[in-house]
Amino acid sequence: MFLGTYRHSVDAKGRVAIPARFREQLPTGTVISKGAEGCLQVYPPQEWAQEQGLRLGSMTPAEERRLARMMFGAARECEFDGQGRIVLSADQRQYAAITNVAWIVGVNNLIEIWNDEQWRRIGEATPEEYTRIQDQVAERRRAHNT
Amino acid sequence: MFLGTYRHSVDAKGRVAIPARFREQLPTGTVISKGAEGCLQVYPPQEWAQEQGLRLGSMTPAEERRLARMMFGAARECEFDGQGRIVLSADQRQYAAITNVAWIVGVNNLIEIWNDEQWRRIGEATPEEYTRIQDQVAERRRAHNT
DNA sequence: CACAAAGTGGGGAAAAGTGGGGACTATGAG
DNA sequence: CTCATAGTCCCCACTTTTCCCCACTTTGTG
Repeated sequence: MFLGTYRHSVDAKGRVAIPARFREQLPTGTVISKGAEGCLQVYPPQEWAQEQGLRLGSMTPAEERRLARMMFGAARECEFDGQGRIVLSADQRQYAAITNVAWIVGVNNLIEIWNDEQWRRIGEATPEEYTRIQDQVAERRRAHNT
Repeated sequence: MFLGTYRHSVDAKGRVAIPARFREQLPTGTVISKGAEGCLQVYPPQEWAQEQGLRLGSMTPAEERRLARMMFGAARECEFDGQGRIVLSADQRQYAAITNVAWIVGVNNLIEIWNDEQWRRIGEATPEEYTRIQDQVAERRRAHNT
């Protein structure tokens, strides 16, 4: 389980430290790829395995072909240096518009990496916003169950 | 079961003592996150387990992605020091507008943490208000069941 | 009143994060 | 083939944060 938000700096070489709390839950075979809303997503092995339902074949619809290409094409295995950092490739930094600072967010089963501005828009919420969205999702689920 | 209201101080390092009565009911795996109306909520493990239905994947709708990011991003596992205190992160203190004082309230299955002013507004009620709200809830339930 | 339990505050060691130097490799040009 | 350039990776040193421990104060209880 990944919890919490951390603000880390990205140096000139594209390196970011992954918070120690997260790192100790990430065995080899961990993968980083593109995610929705312009973030990067880090998948522990068992989560990545679930995404592999997405396959190319003669039966695959066009949209899934497109998703599969983007998702797997952008993916890389995470390699940590002695200080617990990974290197974000130039592509990945461009996709997520990350320059000097990255927000690293634990979202239950995945880890997401955001740039400064986007995270402020998506992740930070006033109490009013938070309450509204919580009620919205609850309402939606209630409607769905009945 | 968590009952009662306690006023504790928050020191410069963001530490708050959790009342001993509560602490002895909180095993490891307890989580603290944002709650509605600008409070923080402490979830014992079995309560938190219910929130984990919310996961990220290529099938997750946009609203749930947003909620998951805010909720898990703001969450931390509770770690008690030798004195029975937990550390509220800077984010959490900002969200709940907590500075030097926190109100810690047992609300049946969860514990809530409020700032001074908000708790006065939410928690203290005149007999008239209390009566009115009780009637409102009763009415809503009656309408919902029929 | 005395003792025990709970809460408060601060100092210091250990861990985590940050930045840069330098060696090795690969690639491409002269 | 040789050299220059860029990119990667490993290592070391510094800074910042976290958390563990100790001591004091307050509260509650017999």
